[in-house]
Amino acid sequence: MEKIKRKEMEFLSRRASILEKAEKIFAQKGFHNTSVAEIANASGFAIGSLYQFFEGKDDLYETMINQKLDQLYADLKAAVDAQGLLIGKLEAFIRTQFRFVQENHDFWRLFIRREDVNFNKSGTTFKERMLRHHLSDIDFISEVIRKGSSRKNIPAGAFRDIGCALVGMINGFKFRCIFEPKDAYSLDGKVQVVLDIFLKGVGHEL
Amino acid sequence: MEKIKRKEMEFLSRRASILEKAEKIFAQKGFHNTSVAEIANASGFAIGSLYQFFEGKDDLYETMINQKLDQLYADLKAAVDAQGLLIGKLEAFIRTQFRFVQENHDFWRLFIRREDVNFNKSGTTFKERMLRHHLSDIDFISEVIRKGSSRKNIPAGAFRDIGCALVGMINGFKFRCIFEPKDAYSLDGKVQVVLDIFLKGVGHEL
Amino acid sequence: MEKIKRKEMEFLSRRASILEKAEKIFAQKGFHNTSVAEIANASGFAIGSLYQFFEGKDDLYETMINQKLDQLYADLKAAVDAQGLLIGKLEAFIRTQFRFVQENHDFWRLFIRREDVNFNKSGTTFKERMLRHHLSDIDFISEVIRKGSSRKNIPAGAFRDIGCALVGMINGFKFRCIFEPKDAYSLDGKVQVVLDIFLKGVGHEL
Amino acid sequence: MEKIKRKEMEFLSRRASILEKAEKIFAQKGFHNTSVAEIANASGFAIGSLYQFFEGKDDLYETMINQKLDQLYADLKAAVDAQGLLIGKLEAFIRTQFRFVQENHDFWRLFIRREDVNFNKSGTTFKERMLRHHLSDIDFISEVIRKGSSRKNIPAGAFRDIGCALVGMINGFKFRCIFEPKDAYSLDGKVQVVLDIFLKGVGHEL
DNA sequence: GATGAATGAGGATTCATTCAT
DNA sequence: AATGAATGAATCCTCATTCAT
Repeated sequence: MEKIKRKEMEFLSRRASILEKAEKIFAQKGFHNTSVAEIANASGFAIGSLYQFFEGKDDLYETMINQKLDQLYADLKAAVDAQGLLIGKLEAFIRTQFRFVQENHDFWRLFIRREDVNFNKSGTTFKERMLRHHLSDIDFISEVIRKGSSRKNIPAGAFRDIGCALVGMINGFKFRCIFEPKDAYSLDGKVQVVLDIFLKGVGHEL
Repeated sequence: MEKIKRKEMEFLSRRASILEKAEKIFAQKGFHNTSVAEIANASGFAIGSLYQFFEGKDDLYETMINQKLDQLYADLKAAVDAQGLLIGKLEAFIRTQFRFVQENHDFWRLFIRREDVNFNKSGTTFKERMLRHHLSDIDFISEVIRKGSSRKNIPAGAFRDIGCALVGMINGFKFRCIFEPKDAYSLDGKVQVVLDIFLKGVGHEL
Repeated sequence: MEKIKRKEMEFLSRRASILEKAEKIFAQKGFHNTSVAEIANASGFAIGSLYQFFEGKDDLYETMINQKLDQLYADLKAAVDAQGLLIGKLEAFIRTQFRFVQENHDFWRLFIRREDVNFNKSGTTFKERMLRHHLSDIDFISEVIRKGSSRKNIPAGAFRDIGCALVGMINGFKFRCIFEPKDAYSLDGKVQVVLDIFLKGVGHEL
Repeated sequence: MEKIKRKEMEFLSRRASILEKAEKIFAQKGFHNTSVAEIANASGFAIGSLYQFFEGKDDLYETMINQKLDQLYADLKAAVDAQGLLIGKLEAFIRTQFRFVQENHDFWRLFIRREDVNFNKSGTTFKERMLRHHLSDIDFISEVIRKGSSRKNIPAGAFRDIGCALVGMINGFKFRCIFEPKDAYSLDGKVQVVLDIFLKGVGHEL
């Protein structure tokens, strides 16, 4: 049983190492311009060996994307839950998003590319998955705001608009970041900027 | 000479009709998943005929993207210039962006996909072109705000952050729009929402 | 009737002009690397117009080759017939071949390329036509030599070998000529060289 | 290590077998009229498999031509060097050329076709390579004759003419051979014929 | 008669996936 | 388990020929 576990550990470790290499290459060249041979070569495995870890190119791609997104969602939820006040939750939401992009520069560049791959397992397209991700973001933060808000007479749609605006602003800065070389554009100082504009607007400054 | 003009008119009309069809198909399936044969078929031409209008698949793609972007830029500039006050300019900027996305639903879906295609003519990649587009947006509106602002002691970087936030928010709503079926999600009423949040923030509502 | 003749004259003149241009382009780029559009363009006609003069690309090619070869055969026969003595006939044969190559540098370069084109009319391949040409040369001069020879006890096969050797030698110098730029390598002085070697050999010089 | 060698042996064997089939088909139909699919089919491989042995159609063609020519050059040099006297060298030169053509009937038919293919590696065209081959032949035998000649007052150009005549004569018989079906026309008996004419001429027989 | 836009069969090449070793 | 050679469907592009104007 020890052996089995070691085998399994090794398997997962190799799998993770392939995903890591694949992320880099996909990020640089896009899904369609990347060949399986290239990933195999970069990760030190034979072409055929990749097919023991993944069902195919699509699966490899999907797995990597999902893994990363799940990590992001978990991080977001944990960071927001750790804060008691709404203002703290908002700040944590923004900061976590920014930190993730900076720490996963290549991945994020790839992710927003949204190349169409049909996911066999789920039967849904990548596009739908993307939508779900985006709406999840908005839904999540909208709900956080709604719960934290003291004013209860605001219509539900307004909260969604507010969430949409916040997520949009955050993505604006994330987008700017990924088009610069890694580490060339820091988002650390932008957390407060976003929060200020979001809460107080810029009207008083103009 | 009359005849030449008619020929030319017809040529351009056919070219435009191909671009229109291509836009739809590219938008639905992405650049790489779309075959030249498919576009030819959809536009009612033979495969070889496309090559009289465009140098190849890349050229067809590039031409369509550039044409649309040029139109957007021209629209934006005209709409903003037509307004005298800063508040009017901001409103025009937002409204024009929203209207463009709604009128070019398929295209915008395609555009944000940013598939890597090397642009032969300019020698730049699509990625670079995208970056330029995005920064153009931010630069443009940042400058509009700076010029229209009565307070001159604000540092230049702050205006860029403000522009980035506004463009981000706008894109947030645009993004939400393109993931819905065409005409299912109207942005008309969101112009004022964005403007309000941008100017006054949401703090007072929470 | 005058008019009809003028029409016909004009037709033949245009046809000849196309053949002339085609010869140059074919010679430079080969049959397969030359497009019909290119020939049309170079000869100042529309693509479709070529098809009033020739049945197609193959026919154009075949016609040009045959025309030239017929001219060469006629020249050869006339020059040889004009001489009374065998030695004069041989000298005329060599000189005419050399002169033809020098005056039809491009054509000869093309001819020896012998690209395979199926001739519709005759149903034979170009290869067979080439062979016939080559053997014609050999047959022709072999017969000339046989008739002019004073020794009648030589077997027929020997005359063919002698003809083959002579034509080979001639082609050796022609070949050398066409690989040089036009007019860079003169064959005028080589007539006597070939004749000398053919008649007396080089043994006494070594 | 044993295994690696066996793999390599097998690879080279398959490569050679493809070259062999390609030689035949190219010889029958020419470069342009031969499709890669045809070669793949004839050699029992899938289309894509050919691309593991050769970079493409051009490379396949170039490789085959160069391999054969290198073999011919090596054979010629070895055969000539093995003889001490000039007369022996000449006879060896002629005999080796004739034997090569007879043993490589298809190839030679193809070679003299000289279809224009750009050689990627060397950057030169096939035409230039052909020229070099032809001149190599002439240069080689000219030099052999010059060195073996007892008369030193003959100008250098004369030796080139002599070489040109000899190579031409040889090619005359080679040419005649390749237009006949394989083995239908033997060159074995022609070695002495060529040598006799070359050394003593035919004047005394006429 | 002259035109040249339209056609579409045909060809070279790529690459995800399989499977014999 | 690991390998990587073999596969062949799929794709972009060319160009000789036709035919409506």
